[in-house]
Amino acid sequence: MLTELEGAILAEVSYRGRQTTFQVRKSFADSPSLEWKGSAGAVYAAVNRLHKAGMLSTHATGDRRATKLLSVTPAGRTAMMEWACDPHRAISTGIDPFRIRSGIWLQLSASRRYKALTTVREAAQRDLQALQNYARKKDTIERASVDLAARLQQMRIHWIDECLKTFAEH
Amino acid sequence: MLTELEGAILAEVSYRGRQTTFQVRKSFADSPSLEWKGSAGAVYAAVNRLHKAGMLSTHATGDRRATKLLSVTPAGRTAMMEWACDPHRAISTGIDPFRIRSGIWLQLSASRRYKALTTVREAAQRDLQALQNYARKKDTIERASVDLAARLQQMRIHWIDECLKTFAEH
DNA sequence: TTACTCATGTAACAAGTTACATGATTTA
DNA sequence: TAAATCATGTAACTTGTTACATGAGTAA
Repeated sequence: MLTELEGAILAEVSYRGRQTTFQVRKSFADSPSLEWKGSAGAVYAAVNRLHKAGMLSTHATGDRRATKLLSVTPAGRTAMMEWACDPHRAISTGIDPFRIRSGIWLQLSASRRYKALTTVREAAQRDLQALQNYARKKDTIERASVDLAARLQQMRIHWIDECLKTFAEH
Repeated sequence: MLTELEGAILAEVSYRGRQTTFQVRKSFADSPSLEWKGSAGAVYAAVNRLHKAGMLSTHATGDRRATKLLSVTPAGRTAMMEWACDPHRAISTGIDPFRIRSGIWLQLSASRRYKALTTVREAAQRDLQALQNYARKKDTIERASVDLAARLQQMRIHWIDECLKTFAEH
């Protein structure tokens, strides 16, 4: 069963066509996640695993830095589709730092809670702006993931506003 | 800097008061995440790290199975608050399996896309029901995280509906 | 007394991270 | 020619996973 990184690598190579591992890595580098860096150690290792499993094929370009272009094999495509369309995995909550922290914020004293929530709200608002800006540079396919990240931030902001409102009543 | 698991452990012990590692582990076991199991190997190791760092203190109960009750020290509370209120970490997108897959779904042929999206939608709907049911058993503090998980699923369902609508127009 | 739950943990493994090393190619 | 970027990777480490072992307490 593919890991999230392996699935994402297959998806990236499949979408953009022949790519070097370096290019794949660069695509992940500006991904809006603190939890997932797409670091060299992880990406090169995952590419090697996928190659060994027959899901990626490599084509040498013949240049002196041993550049290898990756492409997805039919077996890789099948595995990727299975990975992408498994509803159980697709709807998993994943790891949501905001959600994990939400209960703690509600336990704070009124003044500290207000301060914490407004600080987090501001950060979310800034990130939302950045995402909306970033989305403009992307095509429909790539925009989907940015759009969902933006909706997540909007949902969080909305949640904070409801909290602030509830507690303001007292 | 605390990991997400370490932060969550401190939060759990802090919220419920003196707990055994076993109890903490059980609380995480029914957490709605495929990515995060709160497995024995992880939780016992994390508790040991926190104890060693002076963030958790242990109290022997004196029974013959060496039961140890955990509580959060002042240093642990400080670290937990810093972890919880760091806006940078709190608003991170985290790892969202749905978001990672979204671009792939849009690349499918109309019929496969329809099938994939409706299957995922049904799963999300079922999960939403389960979450809403689960939320009823929880108090305000604990409900926050369940509520946010439910909102996430609602947002995903909404996104799917928009996709289906957009493509139905052709 | 049998089975279940409470409670501790370890061992082998998987899959990330940072930080570094190495050298080719391109651009200012 | 100097600096930046492209491109490959490895080594040491961290943190998680599954699967197992061990035994105490409790309820049928």
